Amino acid sequence: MGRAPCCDKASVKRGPWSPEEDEQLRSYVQSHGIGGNWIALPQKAGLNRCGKSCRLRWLNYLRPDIKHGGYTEQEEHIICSLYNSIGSRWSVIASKLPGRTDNDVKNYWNTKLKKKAMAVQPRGSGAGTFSAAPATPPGSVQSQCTSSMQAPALSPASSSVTSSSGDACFATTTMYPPAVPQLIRFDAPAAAASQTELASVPPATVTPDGGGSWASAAEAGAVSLDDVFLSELTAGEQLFPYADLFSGFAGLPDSKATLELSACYFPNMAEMWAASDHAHAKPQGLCNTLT
DNA sequence: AACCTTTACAACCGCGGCCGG
DNA sequence: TCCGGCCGCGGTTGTAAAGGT
Repeated sequence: MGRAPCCDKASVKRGPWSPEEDEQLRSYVQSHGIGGNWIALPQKAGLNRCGKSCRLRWLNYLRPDIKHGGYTEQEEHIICSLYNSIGSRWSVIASKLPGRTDNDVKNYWNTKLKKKAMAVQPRGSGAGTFSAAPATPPGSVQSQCTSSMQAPALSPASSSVTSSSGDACFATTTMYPPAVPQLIRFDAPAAAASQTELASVPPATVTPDGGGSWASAAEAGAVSLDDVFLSELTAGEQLFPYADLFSGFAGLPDSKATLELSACYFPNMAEMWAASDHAHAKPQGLCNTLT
């Protein structure tokens, strides 16, 4: 207890950063590191800025591995699909896009993708199509979305996944429609020739019964793009180290490991399991959290 | 050329979780 | 166990640039 307050807002500079300040912060962080304390950093670096402001500036703008602008269609695809699955958890979405920050992704969604989605399918006109609602507890904003498919009841464990955004109902599945016939894969990466061939050429897969077969959307119930694994969204291109992710499941047979991972990343999938005929085959120990 | 509107993006604000005293 | 600071997150605001009238 008794720590000094973060900063005196009246005495620190606010607003846009000058190139000199940028350079000052950059050179300090590169030579000394953050030191685990953003509050103390501005004083050490000789900056008349709030620690929070320094942190934001570094994370969103000055970091050397940051990409600005130039979003690819693939990245848009990922953003839309993840937004459908988990809502406005920008940090989680950004973590799947190397070089992108949560702020950047959030801005891109708000300024570009949201409008794009609205143009494709204005709010409330979703009859006959899949609603692209994120995982949201019953009775929340999702109830405002019209959908031909009733969302399955959420498992208690996943009910913590919420979205505070009222703009959650967008037609990103219309923007990036899954191929027909719609198929679901439950495994990790495999070569997909292109987005347009998404799911049209089933690779060897793992299914709930371990049979390595594919389930059609009609068989499995409501399926939206967010139930497709990330490799589908990226047309097979490696965006992040799957191997590293899977290493945590080393003790599990491959089939279980892939199921566990899928459930971790896409809670909707776990919900789908619960609601589907395959509920009996729901893998044990599903992780419904995303962090 | 002047003014208004829209767009894009940087930055701020406030909240909640975590952790140390 | 409680309190308060730190940190990260998501929502919102501010503002410069671009485009339209």
